[in-house]
Amino acid sequence: MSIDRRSGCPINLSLEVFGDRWSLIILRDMIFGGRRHFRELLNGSLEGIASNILADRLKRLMELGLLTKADDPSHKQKAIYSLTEMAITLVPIMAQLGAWGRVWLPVTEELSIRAELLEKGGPPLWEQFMDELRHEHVGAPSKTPPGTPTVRQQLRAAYEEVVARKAEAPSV
Amino acid sequence: MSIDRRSGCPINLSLEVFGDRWSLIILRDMIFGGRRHFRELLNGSLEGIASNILADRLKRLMELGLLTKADDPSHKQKAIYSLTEMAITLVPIMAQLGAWGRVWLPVTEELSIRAELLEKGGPPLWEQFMDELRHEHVGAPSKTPPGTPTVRQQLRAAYEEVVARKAEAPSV
DNA sequence: GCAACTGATTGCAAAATGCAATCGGATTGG
DNA sequence: CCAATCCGATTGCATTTTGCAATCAGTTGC
Repeated sequence: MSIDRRSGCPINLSLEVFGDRWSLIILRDMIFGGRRHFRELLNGSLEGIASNILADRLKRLMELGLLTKADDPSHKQKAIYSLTEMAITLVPIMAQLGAWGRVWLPVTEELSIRAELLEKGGPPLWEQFMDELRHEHVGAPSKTPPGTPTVRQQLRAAYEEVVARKAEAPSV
Repeated sequence: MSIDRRSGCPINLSLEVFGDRWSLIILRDMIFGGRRHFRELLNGSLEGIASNILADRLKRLMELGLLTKADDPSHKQKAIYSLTEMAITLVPIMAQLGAWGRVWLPVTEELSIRAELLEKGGPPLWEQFMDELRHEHVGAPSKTPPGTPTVRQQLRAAYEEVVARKAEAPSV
């Protein structure tokens, strides 16, 4: 279940962590979609992960140190998953991955608007986003000045705007 | 063999391209190791890819537009694989992946020195490297001033330096 | 009480992977 | 000229991983 360690190359070791079809998808939904519960991840993702795979990956990501699990006080059965610093620092990789995919792959507009915003914002926006995630997941005090719109709000607004524009002027 | 298209999300589509254990390893060896032939990729990589998997992935990467294949004029049997622009623009992703792995995973010093150099050099160095790759693989004219040491030379020198230092002061 | 929901687990078929052996053609050394 | 070697794969087969549906036992809301 843990790591193979085929070689000590950083790229190889990174691939052994999330060189599969689901681990990064789960982290994407937690980072950008704000999902924290098993069912949210199960039903919320567009790609339709199976529950056994999800359970397996969550376990694996915890073992690798990317996630932690805690009891949700509001519900004795609910578990709440949190991103660790190790996972939060994946934001730049996610941003680059999104930027590359947007250029070379048949992405849909609604789904790529977030990647575009993240690309345009560059490293400063990534830092602000990572700061927010640390606040939400690790409980760290936020360094962004109060009143600043959160990155998640910006991402959401950009998405809504595209959806609204498409609804009023359907192209297909 | 081609793409699943589970969703139009850029991160998902990117994962469908190289969300497996070997595709990025092959591209890494071509980009950073300068390997162009089947046997070089087969025997040269530390991770020990099987020949059938290598053949499968080379075919797949060609179908996806990341590689092209041409006859080697010097040897009627040899094929030479080239990176396309699509593959060359993976350099920033590779750099970020290496940087992340260097922080969070048990990398070895010899193998992570290249990631370190690439991280320190930042986007300008990435651009220079991509320019070199375009020159080597696509035949584009190089924009870097003559006399400048190539990134590949710098990467090689940094690696040699670590190996030499380790040889004269063995820690284990 | 009971239906709906919680985070999972089980069983099973299908696909991917890892590994070793092998292929036919091309080249090289003597 | 001929054997050995090298070339990019291909084949067969056992093991592992994946995808999918059904199911589980405990919790909650009504």
